[in-house]
Amino acid sequence: MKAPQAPRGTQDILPHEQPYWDLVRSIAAGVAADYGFQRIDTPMFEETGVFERGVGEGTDIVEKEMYTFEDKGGASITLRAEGTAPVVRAYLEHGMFKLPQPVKLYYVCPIFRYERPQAGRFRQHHQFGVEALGEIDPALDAEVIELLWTLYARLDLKELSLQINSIGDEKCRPRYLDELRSYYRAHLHEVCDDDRVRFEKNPLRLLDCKVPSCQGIADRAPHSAEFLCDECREHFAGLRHGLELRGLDYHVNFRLVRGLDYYTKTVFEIWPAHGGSQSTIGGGGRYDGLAEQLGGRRTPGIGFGTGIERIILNYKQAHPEGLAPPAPDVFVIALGSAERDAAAQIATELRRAGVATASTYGDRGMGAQFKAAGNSGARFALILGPDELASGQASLKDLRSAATDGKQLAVPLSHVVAEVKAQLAS
RNA sequence: GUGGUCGUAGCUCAAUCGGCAGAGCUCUGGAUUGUGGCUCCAGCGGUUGUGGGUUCAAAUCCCAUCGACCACCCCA
Repeated sequence: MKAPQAPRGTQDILPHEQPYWDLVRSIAAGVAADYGFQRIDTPMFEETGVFERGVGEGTDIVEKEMYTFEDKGGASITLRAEGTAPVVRAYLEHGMFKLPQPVKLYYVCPIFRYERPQAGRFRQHHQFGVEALGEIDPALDAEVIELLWTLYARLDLKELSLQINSIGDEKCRPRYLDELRSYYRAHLHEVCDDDRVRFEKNPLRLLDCKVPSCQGIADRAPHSAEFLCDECREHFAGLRHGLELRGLDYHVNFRLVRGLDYYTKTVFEIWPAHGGSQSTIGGGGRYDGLAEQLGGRRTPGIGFGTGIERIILNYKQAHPEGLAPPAPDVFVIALGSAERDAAAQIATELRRAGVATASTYGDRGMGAQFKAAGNSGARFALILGPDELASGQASLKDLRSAATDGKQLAVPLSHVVAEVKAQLAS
């Protein structure tokens, strides 16, 4: 029988990788708390309509990337394909519009999309995201972007750039799309085949075509920011003012559009300087029409999602020295059967006192036990042999440096826990 | 979903024209029946991703399939 493999595009997060995950999750939770965001967990799956209506029927996510199945009751279920729509669904379902606004929520969760995997792109990946609902002030947009930037800064990620744009709203975007279409209509004979499809289906996407021969045409296309209505223009100015107030450098990128239908006004992405074609590390925007799309009352919102796998990728590039896995405080070494029994009792006492304690198992030689102690990364070895037991003592040895090599402290068995705690604190 | 590159031990990689599947690291034991890191010795570890085909003979050539990676599509 063939041994099974993890399904395509999924991966096991092994113990040596966990320190990176712990670090990112704890810093993310800390930043969220500093900005007044509270955690929410939504189900791993939703009624399919949450994504169809929320994200948009014409988007790639809905059209070809959802893990959708029928459950035994006949309901159409979809694995969480995106973070924002479920949070907005929960906001409406639980009447959070009755709470003081804005409601500021964050999540850390897996996302599932049926895509062709590459480095930094998976069928199951994880996102940290925030959503601030019920407020239209562009200062909130700036604060959300600042939050994301702060997360990366606390992780000391290098060479990131903030790209922003405004794609207008229901009132002014149609006018811009007409303008964009008429511009492209004159160039249809010289653009790529994909662009001709985009022209019909989703003209905004014309702007981020990567075919070299289409670049010049996209560069000279009309800018959405020049066709904004008064409200959107003021909002965009407010956003830029807010970013400047906060000392955040940004590039207005008029070719920045995003693949989800619900965005209005503000859109933004954060890019690493280097990286492949799917290197965007985080992105988001404003979605003032989403709640209504989902059948609720009109509620403005702004948020982002950032990929934890991609953050870790960038973190490792910025910190080549890596993160050490957690190590025990004390490694207990015992020689002889009675000594192993005594060592087991001491280990129990140490652990009760909150001291991380490890040992080998079975009847292993002193050399092997010291080798295991060294490999474990333990700070101290606590040695319990016939000599020690006979005198009611244990030997405590600092394993970290050669400087203390050879020196061992004799500690009465009754004082081992107190002495170890004192040594660890020093 | 499209096009391409690549799969040999847990990891990094060798293997000449198609001719006995190897090394380093890791791990285990020993040198040292009470002291880790350094050194030396030995051992464990393989259906060469999987399945088929060609051949006296396949890691090597052919087909399929699974997976990783790269460029698209698109995203985090």
